[in-house]
Amino acid sequence: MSGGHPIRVLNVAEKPSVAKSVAGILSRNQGLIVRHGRSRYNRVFEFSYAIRGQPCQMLFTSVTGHLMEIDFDDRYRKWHSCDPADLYHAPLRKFVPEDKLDIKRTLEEEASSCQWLVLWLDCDREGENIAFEVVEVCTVANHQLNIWRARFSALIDRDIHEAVQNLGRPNQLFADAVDARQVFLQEIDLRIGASFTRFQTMLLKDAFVLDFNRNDRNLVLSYGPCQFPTLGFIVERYWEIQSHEPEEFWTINCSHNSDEGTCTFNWMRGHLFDYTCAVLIYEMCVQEPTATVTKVKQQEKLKYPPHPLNTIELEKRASRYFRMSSEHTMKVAEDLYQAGFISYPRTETDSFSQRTDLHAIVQEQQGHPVWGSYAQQLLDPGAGLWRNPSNGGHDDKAHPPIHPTKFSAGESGWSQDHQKLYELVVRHFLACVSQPAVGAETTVEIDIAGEFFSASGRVIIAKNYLDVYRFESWGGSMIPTYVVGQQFIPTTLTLDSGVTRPPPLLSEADLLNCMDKAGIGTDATMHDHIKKLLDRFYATKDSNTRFSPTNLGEALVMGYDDMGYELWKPYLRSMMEGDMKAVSIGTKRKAEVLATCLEQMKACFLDARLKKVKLLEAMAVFFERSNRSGRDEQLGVGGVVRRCGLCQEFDMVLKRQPAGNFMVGCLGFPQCRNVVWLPGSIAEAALTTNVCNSCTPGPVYMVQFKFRRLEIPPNYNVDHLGCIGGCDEILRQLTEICGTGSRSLPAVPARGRGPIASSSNVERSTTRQSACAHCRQMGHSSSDCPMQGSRSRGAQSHRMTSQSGESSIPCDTCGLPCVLRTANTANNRGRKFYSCQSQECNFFVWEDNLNNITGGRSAPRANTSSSASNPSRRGGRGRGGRSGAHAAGGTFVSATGDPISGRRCYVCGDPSHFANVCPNRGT
DNA sequence: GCAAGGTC
Repeated sequence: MSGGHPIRVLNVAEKPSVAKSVAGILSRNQGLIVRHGRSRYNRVFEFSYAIRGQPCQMLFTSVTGHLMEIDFDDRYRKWHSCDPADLYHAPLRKFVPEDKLDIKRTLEEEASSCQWLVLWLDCDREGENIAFEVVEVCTVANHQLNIWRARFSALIDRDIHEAVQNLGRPNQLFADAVDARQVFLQEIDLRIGASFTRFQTMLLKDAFVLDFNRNDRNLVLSYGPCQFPTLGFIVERYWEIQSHEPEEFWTINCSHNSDEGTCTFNWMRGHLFDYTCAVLIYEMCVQEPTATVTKVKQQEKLKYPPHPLNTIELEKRASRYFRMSSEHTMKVAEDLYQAGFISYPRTETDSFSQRTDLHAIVQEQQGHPVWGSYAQQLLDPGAGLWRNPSNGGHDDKAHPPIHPTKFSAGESGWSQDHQKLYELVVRHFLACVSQPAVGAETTVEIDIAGEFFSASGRVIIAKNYLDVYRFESWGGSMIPTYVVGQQFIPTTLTLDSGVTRPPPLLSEADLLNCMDKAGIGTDATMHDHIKKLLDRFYATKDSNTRFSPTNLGEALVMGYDDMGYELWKPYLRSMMEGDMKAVSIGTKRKAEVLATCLEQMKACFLDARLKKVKLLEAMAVFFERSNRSGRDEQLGVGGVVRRCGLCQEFDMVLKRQPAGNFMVGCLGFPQCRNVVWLPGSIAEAALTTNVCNSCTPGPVYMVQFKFRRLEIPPNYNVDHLGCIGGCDEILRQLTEICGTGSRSLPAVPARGRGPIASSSNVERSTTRQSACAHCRQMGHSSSDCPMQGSRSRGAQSHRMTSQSGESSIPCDTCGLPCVLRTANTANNRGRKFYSCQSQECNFFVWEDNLNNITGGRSAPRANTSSSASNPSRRGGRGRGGRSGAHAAGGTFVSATGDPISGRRCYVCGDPSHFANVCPNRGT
């Protein structure tokens, strides 16, 4: 203490705007002197202030986020300076970057003339970490500094004055743990990110034609522990959609018109996938259609307001309600925060502390022209609208949930988005302290021939929070009155069909959810990772804020997935975070954990690099090889196999492509494109002097193959002396089973990529102009060859996708895709069949027979539909054959009392069909 | 030219 002299206090905030705001609040803008420091952005504010009665000369300046960075030593900085694998042990340095040196100097100079240092850094993990950096710089300049921490969460008078009058000490333990964690993650992120980014960029960028409409000298195929798992979520959902096979289901619907209106009853079984079963039940109902009311239940239902608002919820809701991107939302929220209208927008917390004066926040909103009256009601104890907010279960112990901190009925400088976001924050807050909406629900159950149906209606009794939270709604629909025991004849009773649908693409809100659950990124950075995927051409966002991977994004994830690594999954980072926790609570030593982790990561990197073929193969599915590394890189492995039978001019030679797969190609390429693709499972292939004695014209030299054990079925030998001339059954089978490396996908659909995915992938491939190894025709690979049986790949490969996107099959005789038609004959009306487009072929097959043969999804029906007398066939049922079912839009004709045979149509008595598809119904 | 984390 220096007698009567004021204490000189150096105050440091995380950013200039906070320094300005806090200085303004503390000085009440009286006697505030502003001067420039060495940094042009970070000014120094000076004013007098009394802390607990102690006169102080306050100096208030700021940093701009982190003062320090880490990077590799200079000699490792250039991309070609070292093997990327060296980056796992290359020395790092922590330093103040060039553009922050002037801030550092300001801090040093001011610190040397002060007695106190007050840290006004944000109260979060990174804030503590930055505080550490500030302390480090300042104490070097002045060892005597008395160091304090100010804790605040909103830039409003109340918070700030409270903070400065209740200064604490920086929590050394917490700061250490935070520091250890941050340094650890920083280091891991840098080493992994840089090594993989350099590796995959240098491997792929020039090897393929990546036409993204930009100068690809700057193209970087980055890899990062946050961006890749985020991409993984998008790709996974995309694959899920692609592999979805629509499945037809059946349901019985019932409605009843009465004086009070129409009531729709839903079948309590939901829906059935078995048509026969559904029809039997339907017929039962139709025979005894009288409905008896078995249950009438009336119940009060509550719909609760949301939890208090945190960052992720803010981003999700802004995306959902206003279609604002998360990145833009955070920018707008930051503006509102800096202007003092809302509290700190980067918070995990979704519950208010006991000390928060919630009423005061509501009071401020009373004057608003739109929601002011709602705020008044909330404060009126007689209205009974108030309810203490729920606890969402998250607390970052640094900031309260996002809430309004200053009243505004709109500012002149605000954009529409500022307006919307402020409104969302206010309405959300008001909703949080409101009673739930109350509804009265009525459920009625009826019994028709032993089958149960139910209908429900809801009447909203009190909207409560829904009055102010206009973004949410709660549908209400009235239903007529029924009493137990009441009987009636349904107005309609129909058997309807539907198909299962794939899930939708991920929306921005879904994506944030996935990231949140997996712990990817922080509140402040999640939107950055999403944007990075767009910037790197890994994903696109449609107008509906839904994300799809680009070919590039899908190829990269596919490549790593094929390696067997889950580098694109979030586990890696979660594991590291877990280890860090162990460090922070002292059960593991930091250096140990770091060393182990680095070893593991390096091993993973080296192994991934060994399997780089997988990346190249995946890329080749989507992109053309570039000239820059085309033929030159094809590694000749030796010798002439035979004379080319196509051009009859050049020799066919055994080659190994850069991607690792083998082929026998004509030296006349590109004029002659004759090629024999070989199985992707070949590890080695060497030409021998043995000549095949069955293939002509000879000589055709035989090749000694060595297959990779794990990639071929167990009943095949690893070593095989084979012939590429067409006589070799084993080679043909293995080509079919394993595919041919880069050109086709594995025969067995991996992960979520089902048959639909593979067909569309193959169509996108630009390297398909080679001939089929089986029939020598162009335009397909041997595994899709129409001249082959549908043996190993089953029903899926038997189908093609025609240009119009319709499912098709190849003609048995000529191989052309068949046309799917619908029969219109008396016996088979509505039944689908395939026939050849060519007049010469008489190829014809019933679609439902095809399913039986190939064992498609309609298997349960296969047993029953083989007999022509079975009526279930007549409904025109089958994949794509739903026309008969859709005719079920007509109404149920009420019972006449006539006896009905179980095997006849109830409407017209015809035994060839059931009532739901009867041509006479409804007329 | 690389990560993720702050922020301008």
